[in-house]
Amino acid sequence: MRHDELADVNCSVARTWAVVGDRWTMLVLREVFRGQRRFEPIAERLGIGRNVLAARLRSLTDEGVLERVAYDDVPVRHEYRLTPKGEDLYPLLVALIQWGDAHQVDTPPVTLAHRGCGGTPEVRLRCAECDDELTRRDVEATFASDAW
Amino acid sequence: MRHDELADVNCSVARTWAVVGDRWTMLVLREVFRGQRRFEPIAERLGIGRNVLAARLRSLTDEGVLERVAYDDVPVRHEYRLTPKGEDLYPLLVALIQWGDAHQVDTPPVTLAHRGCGGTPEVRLRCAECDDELTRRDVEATFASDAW
DNA sequence: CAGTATCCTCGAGGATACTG
DNA sequence: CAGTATCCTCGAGGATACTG
Repeated sequence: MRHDELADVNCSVARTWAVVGDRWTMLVLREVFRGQRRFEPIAERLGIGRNVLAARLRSLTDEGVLERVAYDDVPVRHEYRLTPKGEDLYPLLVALIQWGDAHQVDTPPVTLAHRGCGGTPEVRLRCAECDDELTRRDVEATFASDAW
Repeated sequence: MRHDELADVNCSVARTWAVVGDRWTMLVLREVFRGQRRFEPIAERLGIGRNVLAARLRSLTDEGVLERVAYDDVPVRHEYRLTPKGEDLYPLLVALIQWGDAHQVDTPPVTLAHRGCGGTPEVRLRCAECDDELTRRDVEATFASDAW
């Protein structure tokens, strides 16, 4: 299966992976969430090829994750902003940070804090009904007949 | 930057990505979380090359995400089980499902339910201190001086 | 500054045959 | 059944020069 065929499969993991599951996309998004919205600073910070970055920004824009907005007139320049669909990827990004903090680094390179209260933002799996915190053993999965 | 160089960078996102950020790893883990622990059924369901699957299982085992356990004697056979470090990836997997459900599919191919209560498991970003639900605008990030 | 256009490399992944 | 061994392809990504 080629990478782009993931988008055709009836699985939400695969379909999401078709959008973010390559070497650079999540790191580009990390920069955007961090407040970098422009081509040059992102390219420089990541050390990514310019053609590759251009391709990623285009595909994220096509997918509706980013929005390309003009910020200057002469010459016309654009910056990239998260759409609501893009903002919805924030828990995913924090989940990546959280797992890395717990298992892949000694001391966390980034510290997150809830503005005001100062507490630590955490991604947790909870039941929308009873609000219990859940592990995978508390969860039962039912697959649709046409699920991949 | 080659894929494996992600592991050397001082960023929890990149370090996590070094483990799960390729075409197949999260889909292999999806199968394991689903209860498939053996080579043959995973290979068949995913349609992944046997050499590729073997390589992924080995790297996940090396990283301590999976554990290779003998389940038969003659001939000796092994199955792959999630370690606690691997179980910690469950919120990440659910985050992928959740985003895909919301934005990439019409009807969710998999339905999750909290055993007993029947409610929907959800990944949410909350403050560990005050328990408020947070968006990225509520979060302030502070970078260590040596952060990538 | 924000890309596009080219060219190139290399390694991830596919396919298949084989083995204990 | 659970891999290993080989060979091969192709496309993602790197590098660099160029442009409005």
